[in-house]
This record gives sequence, C-alpha cells and structure tokens, in this order.
Amino acid sequence: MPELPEVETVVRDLNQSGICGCRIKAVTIKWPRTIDGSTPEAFTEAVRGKTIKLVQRRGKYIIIHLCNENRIYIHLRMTGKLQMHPKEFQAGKHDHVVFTLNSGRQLVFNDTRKFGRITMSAEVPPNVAALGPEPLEREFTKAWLQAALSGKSRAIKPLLLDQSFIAGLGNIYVDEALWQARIHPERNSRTITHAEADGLHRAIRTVLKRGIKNSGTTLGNGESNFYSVAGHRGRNADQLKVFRRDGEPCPACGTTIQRLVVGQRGTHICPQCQG
DNA sequence: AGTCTTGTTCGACT
DNA sequence: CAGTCGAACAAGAC
Repeated sequence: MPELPEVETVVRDLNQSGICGCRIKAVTIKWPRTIDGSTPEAFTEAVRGKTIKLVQRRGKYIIIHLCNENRIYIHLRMTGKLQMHPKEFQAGKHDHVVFTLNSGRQLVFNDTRKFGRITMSAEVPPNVAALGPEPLEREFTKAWLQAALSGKSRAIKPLLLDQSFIAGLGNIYVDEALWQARIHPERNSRTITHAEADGLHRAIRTVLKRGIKNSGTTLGNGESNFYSVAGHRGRNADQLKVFRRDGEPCPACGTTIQRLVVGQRGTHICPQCQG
C-alpha cells in the first residue's frame, strides 16, 4: 500500500535512475481506464516526444514534469507500481501503460487491481490542489497541528487519513503514529491536548522518516505488494509496532495488540498504551 | 463467498 | 450552509 514513504521511495529511485533528460519516444496504453482526465489519444499526443525535466512527490502523487509545461500525475492507490526495464520487454498481464524512453528503457505502470490513475495536465488537478500540508515540510508545525486538531471535531484516525487535512498518511503509518503518540484512534480531535498534539506531531514525522529510510513497507510476498522501481522490497515491515500485529505483545508494555474497525478501516492498537 | 485494500463521491444527518 | 460520517464504488487476489 503505497503511502508517503513508498511514493517518496519511488520518486527517489526514478530520479536516481537518470530519468531526467530522457525523451518519451512512445506510449502504449493497454488499459485505457488508467488514464484519467483526457482520452488515451490526447494523453499520448501530449506526452510523446517530450523530455522529462523533473520528478517530484506531493502527498501520494508522483508528478513527472515535462518540457512542454504538462505534468503527469500518477496515483498508485493500492497496488500500482512503476518499474524501469532496461530494454524492450514482453508486457505482462497487469502492465497497463508503457513509456518507451529514447535510451531504449521502458517505464511501466503495473497495477494488479487497476485502481491507480494517471492524469496529464498543465494545471494542478483539483484533488492535488486540495491536499493538506506535507508532514515532512516546515509548514507542518506543532502549532499548526494543535490548532488544526481543535478546529475539527472528528475521530482522530479518519481525520489523519483525510488527504485534505494532511497529505500522505495511509492506514499503516496512521496506526503506527497513533501508537507512538499513545492516542486511541477514536479519540475526538477536539479533546486532544496540546501536549498530545506535540507527541503526535513528533510521531508522524518519526514513522514517516523511518519508512523512507527503510525504502518503504513491503508486507508480504504477493506481487500486489509494494516494490520500488528496480523491483526492490521495502525493509520497513520489521519496524512496524502494531500494524497487522494483532495477537502479538505490544513492544512497549507487553499487552496483546488488538484489531478493531474505525471508519471502516482495519485498525491496530495496544489497549493499554492507547486506552 | 466474503474480506481486504485507497481515496473520491454522494447522500443523510445534525 | 457547513461539518461530519457512512455507504458505495472500482477490481482482483486470496
């Protein structure tokens, strides 16, 4: 499940692969519904022959800047992957869009469940414009979080998953951050004290930075799992304290970790630490 | 057969 | 009217 650290890993790997300066020689779209906001024909027309200037991340979006002011916005959703093949290859069942670069390499968008979307636009798309602050940038401060939490009145977990509140968090890192901050996922944001908000601020940054340092979280062995550009697994799964560890002892106090459902999402807590 | 996954959209409710 | 929240949806693996 690509969240901020996984998307950041992909963006870094793409930049490291030397993709900037490459020209997109051809685009093959095998599953047209992957392309959002324009027809596959218009997409191909706008992208073909253009040079890639820059790859960056905003929230869970990968943004590829082209030389003609157009940008390609890629959202991996649950099972989307970008992979770089050194030369032409036989596209597999879940390879939906193939970008052939002038070096002969092929950048492939692969997505088992077909939820991922690719948009091309010179304007910032509405849902990207609506994203909340980046938790690893300076704009995300303790003072902002304190004020923002007291300005809302919702369960803290669904609020943190709301991309217009804060960008980039998903189910894994929210559970991990709330455990570290010792806050129950159903606590109303308005009741969270300033001291708790400070702890949550630190926890969010800690779990995200750790995730990036470990090149993301790859949970199982299935092909629908997260793998970065070169096919590498993330090493962060071992660092998870509660996510999908129900039945195991809490690393802090030894109490058995519980699974519950909050806002229709599977949620993992230590009932002692987060009571 | 049912569950699980993300984020958006829509409708209901306060 | 604004904020909140649940249901539905897309698609396939397990």
